[in-house]
Amino acid sequence: MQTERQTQIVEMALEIISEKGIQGLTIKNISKKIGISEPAIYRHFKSKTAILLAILDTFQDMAELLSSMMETYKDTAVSKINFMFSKMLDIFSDSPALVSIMFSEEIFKNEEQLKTKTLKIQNLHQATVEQIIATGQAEKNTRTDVDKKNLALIIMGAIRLLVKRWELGNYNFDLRKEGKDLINALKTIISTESNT
Amino acid sequence: MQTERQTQIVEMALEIISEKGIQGLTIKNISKKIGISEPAIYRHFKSKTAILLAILDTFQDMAELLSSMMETYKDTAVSKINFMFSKMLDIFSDSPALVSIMFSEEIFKNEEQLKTKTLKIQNLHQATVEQIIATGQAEKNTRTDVDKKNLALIIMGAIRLLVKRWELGNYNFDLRKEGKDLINALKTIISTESNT
DNA sequence: TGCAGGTTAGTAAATACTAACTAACTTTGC
DNA sequence: GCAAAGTTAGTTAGTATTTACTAACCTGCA
Repeated sequence: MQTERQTQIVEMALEIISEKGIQGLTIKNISKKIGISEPAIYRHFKSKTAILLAILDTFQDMAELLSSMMETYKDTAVSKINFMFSKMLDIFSDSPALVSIMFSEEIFKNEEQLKTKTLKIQNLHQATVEQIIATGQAEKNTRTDVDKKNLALIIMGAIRLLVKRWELGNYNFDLRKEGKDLINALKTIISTESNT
Repeated sequence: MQTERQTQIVEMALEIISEKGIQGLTIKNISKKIGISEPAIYRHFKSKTAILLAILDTFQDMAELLSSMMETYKDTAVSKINFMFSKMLDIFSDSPALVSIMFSEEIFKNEEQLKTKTLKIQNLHQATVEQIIATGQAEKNTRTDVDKKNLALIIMGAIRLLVKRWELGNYNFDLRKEGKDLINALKTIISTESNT
């Protein structure tokens, strides 16, 4: 479990990365933001890498929660996808800091430990979406002429790109609105009764 | 125009970024790789930012070339998309270094100049794909129940995600093969005669 | 009284960049 | 034709700043 201060450090680190990118994340910046000295940070984390690992742990927890939610949630694939990604866009809208990390692999490129963890989280997401689609295909409400792997890739890729653009453009459009639009497009595409 | 040495510096910088991420890109690393001293780099570029700008210039040229190629190329939207992205995957397969930069916004986050340029290149790509789709929709061989903006987003997002995964997984699968598979899926999705 | 969680002062290494100099060329003026 | 002058592209040595992290000390409180 994390202490209050550890949680605070992780939150500040997230904010810094979202504002200035990974190159802006320094122990000094974190400590300044909290209002304590640099060495005080080391009372709570043994290294900078440990802080980054803690960040990834948070994401892993989120991914696992989401995955188990999707297992219990009973509905068509289309409305599960709708639910899942609307939720994600809400989370991002409320804390844009998350975007920078969640969708940024190269941030963790230089540390094998971090890279592996990032990959694991992504695989979990992919598996969750594939599972939803597989169920939908079995229940005949999702198209079967494209396999689940590619459908999942297409859905996740589209959402990611939208969110990335939102971030790159300094959050200058309404992510929830554009997201709803995109999710509708995806629904049209993946459901069985497509071309009208 | 670039001198030979400038081209070499840009190429080495690309390699370094692809190997160690943006954090590994230092003047020292570039000079070491070429086999000259650090200050010698400054005979060819006035700053590190100037090197990064030169890299982006290369991409801009590529994007513009691609865009004009797509304008003259006469065929259905589906086969244009096929052509364009197959070409892209070929390029990436041959020089994986390009991926890290082409699809990495956060790399340039701290310098407004770099960020703006990245955004511009992306917009050009988006416009190119949207144009292809618009033509396809007019010619009735591309679905019209999803607007061109979202279709373009979906196509580009999917390709990007595939390429990113390839990169993150240390290029441990055949990008051309998986890419062909994905492009086929995209073709199925965007063309008018979809559900069989 | 012990210890959790702070502090100040520091270190070694890295980083972007500069100063001063040089060897090898090209250009120019007579 | 050829030497003086200038340019190009390199060198070694160094600077100021930043970085992650450490040592040693302090302080309030259970």
